[in-house]
Amino acid sequence: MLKRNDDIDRRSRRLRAGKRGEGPVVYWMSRDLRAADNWALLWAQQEAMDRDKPVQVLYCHNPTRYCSSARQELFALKGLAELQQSFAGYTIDFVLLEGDPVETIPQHLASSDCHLLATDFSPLRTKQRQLQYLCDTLSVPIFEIDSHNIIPAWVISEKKEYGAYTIRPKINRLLPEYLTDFPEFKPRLRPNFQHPDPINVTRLAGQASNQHAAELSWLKSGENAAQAALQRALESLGDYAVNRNDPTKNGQSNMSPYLHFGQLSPQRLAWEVHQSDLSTEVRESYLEELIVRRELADNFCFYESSYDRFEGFPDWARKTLEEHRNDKREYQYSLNQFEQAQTHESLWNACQMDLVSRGKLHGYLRMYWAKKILEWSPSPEEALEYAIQLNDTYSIDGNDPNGYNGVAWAIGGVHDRAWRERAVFGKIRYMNEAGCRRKFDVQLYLEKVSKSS
DNA sequence: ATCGGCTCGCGCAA
DNA sequence: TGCGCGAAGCCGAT
Repeated sequence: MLKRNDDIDRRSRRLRAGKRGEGPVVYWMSRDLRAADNWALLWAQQEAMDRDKPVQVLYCHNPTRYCSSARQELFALKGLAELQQSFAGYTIDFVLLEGDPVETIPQHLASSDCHLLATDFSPLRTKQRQLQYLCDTLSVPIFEIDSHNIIPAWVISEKKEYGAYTIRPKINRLLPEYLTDFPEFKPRLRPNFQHPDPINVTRLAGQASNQHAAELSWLKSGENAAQAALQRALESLGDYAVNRNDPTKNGQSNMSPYLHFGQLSPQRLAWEVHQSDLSTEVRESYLEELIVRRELADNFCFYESSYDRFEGFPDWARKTLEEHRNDKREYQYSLNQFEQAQTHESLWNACQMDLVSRGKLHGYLRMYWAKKILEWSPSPEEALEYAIQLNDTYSIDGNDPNGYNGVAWAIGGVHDRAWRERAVFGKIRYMNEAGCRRKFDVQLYLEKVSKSS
């Protein structure tokens, strides 16, 4: 028998009070069904332990709700299929209703003995609306568990933070308490578990192969692949510090798709890096990116409901963009022209082709790419819309808080400061191809992209 | 190659 | 009330 673990409790919060019954059934709605790495599952275990009865976990997840392309769906479903196969060895008493819309949950509740509902945290609109709907509709207690962050978003800060420098001290103060290994996971075994509706990966892949850019050659889906990628990242992180700012080198850790689709817990990744024998400098710079910047993005989306709109920009940025709204745009393109990589600047076109063919774009180039969309669009609103749509569709980790935050940073000055005023941008930080040339070998990048496209 | 100016506002020290 | 400084820069002067 495990002892009750406070570490689990402090990562959850009650959203709705209500009467708990005898049958401890947890309806767990999550993007992140990550067995031993998931605080939500550990939370469910704790609930079961308290009542000494099995917990039924109803997994309501429709990947298409969070995907904007065939290859994103395929990635999500492949991971889910792998998970289904491993349930037998893990689970308490699982029921998966993959694909069920949230509106059907009250019906499931009515026809079962479910007495509380737990859900994984996401700061995005879709999830927050679902939760509001459930809080309004249900009478059972509802809990939210943040296994999406190392420190729960509502614990770090109760307001929208202004910048990395305001959230960093808050994170650092709490980090020793929260950056821990995971407690023991001892599921009750349910030996002959058969999933009622297993995902057929072969059929899926067949369907998807007809669609545009269905699968990425450099990226395998699933928790096993995520673990392998984690090990590779740990081995190559030493070079990461040197190479990560050069798009012509393969210096990034490529973990974000696994984090985005819940195939790897960010806390697992952070803990492994923290415990590794990498140099202090490398560990700190990586954890700065993984924790401070990632949780700042969640903070922005959680506390700013207009995280994907002009209204979500800071006052100074809205004002300056407003003042330059009618500036002449030297070049102006439609969403379709951007999408087809048909601008006058070959570096921008290469970025777009790179994004489409590989499903990702190097961090530095993502900034340049989004800034140019602002420069060449009819208005800041349209620029934001184009950049978000292109990123959501073509980036394998589209529809992620990091993506919305990154675009808002580039186009709307979110978490940034004012800079020298100029046409169209106003005081929004400007970037151009000359800056890229100072940073890396642009010609080599162009050649690499044209070879692989 | 390197440096300073550009520029806003938060949070803390006083 | 004043001051330091920030998620990734640009540009012109030296």
